[in-house]
Amino acid sequence: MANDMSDSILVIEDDDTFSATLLRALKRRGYAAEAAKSVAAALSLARSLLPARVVLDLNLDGASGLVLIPQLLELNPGCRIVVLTGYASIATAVDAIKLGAVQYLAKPVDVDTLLQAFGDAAAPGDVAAGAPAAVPHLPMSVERMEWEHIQRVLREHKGNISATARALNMHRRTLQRKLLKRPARK
Amino acid sequence: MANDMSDSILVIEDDDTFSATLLRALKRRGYAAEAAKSVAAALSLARSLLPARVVLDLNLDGASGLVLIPQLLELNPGCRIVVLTGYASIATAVDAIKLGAVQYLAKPVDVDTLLQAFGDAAAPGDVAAGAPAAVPHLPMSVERMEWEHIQRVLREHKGNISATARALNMHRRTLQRKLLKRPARK
DNA sequence: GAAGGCTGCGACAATGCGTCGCATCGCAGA
DNA sequence: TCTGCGATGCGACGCATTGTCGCAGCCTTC
Repeated sequence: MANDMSDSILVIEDDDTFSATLLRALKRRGYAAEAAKSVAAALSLARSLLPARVVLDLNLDGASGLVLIPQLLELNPGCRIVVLTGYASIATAVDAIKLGAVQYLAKPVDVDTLLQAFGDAAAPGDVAAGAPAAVPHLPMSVERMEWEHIQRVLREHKGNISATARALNMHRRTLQRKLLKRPARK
Repeated sequence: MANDMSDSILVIEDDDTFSATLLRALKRRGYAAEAAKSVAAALSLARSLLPARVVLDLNLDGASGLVLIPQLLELNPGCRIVVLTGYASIATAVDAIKLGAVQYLAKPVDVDTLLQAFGDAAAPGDVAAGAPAAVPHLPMSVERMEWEHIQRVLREHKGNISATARALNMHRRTLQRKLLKRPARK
C-alpha cells in the first residue's frame, strides 16, 4: 500500500547524530521530515506542522518525552506516535501505550521497521486482528530482569534516584551507575 | 482503605504451584478468588463470575493468554485485567495494553504490587502524574528479585543448573555460586 | 539566605564475576 | 560393557563491578 507522502513526520530526538541519520533516511523515502530536540521545540514545531506521524524519543536531556504524548494528541488527535528509546523498559512501554502511543520500539531499529510500526498500528483497537506478538520461549535474563524491576520502582518514585535506591535497598552510587551504563546493548 | 471485598478476582494461570500460592494470598486478604488454568476454563468461569479483576498469565500451555483479553472485556467491559507473565517482553506488553489490559507485570511479583497494579491503573489518563503514592509499600530488593527469578527458571528446567544458566544467559559458574551463597541471610 | 535533599562524579579498596581447567558422575547408544 | 556426552562441583586468577567516602552544584522549602 502506498504511503501518503504528503504526511509530515516529526522526529523528536536529542541525539543529533541519530536524528540526522533518521531524517535523511526518511526524506530519501519521500517523507517530509522535521526534527526537534527538546520538549519546547517539539511542541512549537508540532503546532505549525500538525504532523500525522511522530517519532518520539523518551530521553530528552533528562526530561521524559512521555509528557509530550498527551499534548501532541491534543494538538492533533489523529496523529500516530511511535515511541523509540534506547532505554526501553516494560514500565515505560505500558505508560506510553496507555497515554496513546501506537507503538513502542527499542533502539536500535531500522527505518523500515519504524515505518511499519506506523502502518501496523494505524487503526486503533484492531490489535486483535493481526496476530499479537508471540510469547517468547526464553525467560528474561537476570540482567534484563533487574533492569525492568529498577525501571518499575523508579517510576513508582517519580524518577527520584535516591528514593528508589533506598526502596531497593541498594546504594545510590550503584543505581546511578546501572542507569547510566544502560545505553550498552541488550 | 478497605477494598471492595465483594469483588471477585479470577486468576488465570497454568502453573498450579504459583496459582495455589497466589489464591491463598488473595483469599487471606479477603478477596473471593477463583482460578482457571486454560482458555476454555477461564471463559467459562468468567461467564459465571463476571469478575471485576483478572490476573492473566500469558503462557497457558502454549496458548497465548493475550487472546483472552478482548473476550474477557466483552463479557464484562468494566473488568480490570492485569497481565502477569514469566516470559515478559516489550512486544507482548504493548499488545496487552492495546487490547485493554490495565497493567503488565513480569513474574516475580509480590501480592501487594499486584493488588496495587489494579488500583493504580484504575483511573486511565493519569499515568504521567504518577501515583499519589498513597501506599508506602516497599518493593522487593533486586537481590530478592533475582533469587525468585532464578528459582522459577531453575524449577522450569527441573533443577538442571547448566540449562538454567543458558536460559538466563549467565555463566554456569556464577549461577552455582549464587545458589550456594543463598540459604544465608535475607 | 540558610537548611536539607537530590544529583553527578572521582577515587580506592573489597567483593564478585567470567573464564579455564580438571575430576567425577550418570545416562543413552553402540 | 564400553564409550561418549553432558551435568556438576570446585580451585585459581585477573578483570569488572560494588560499597563507601567525599565534594560541589542545584533545586525547594521555610
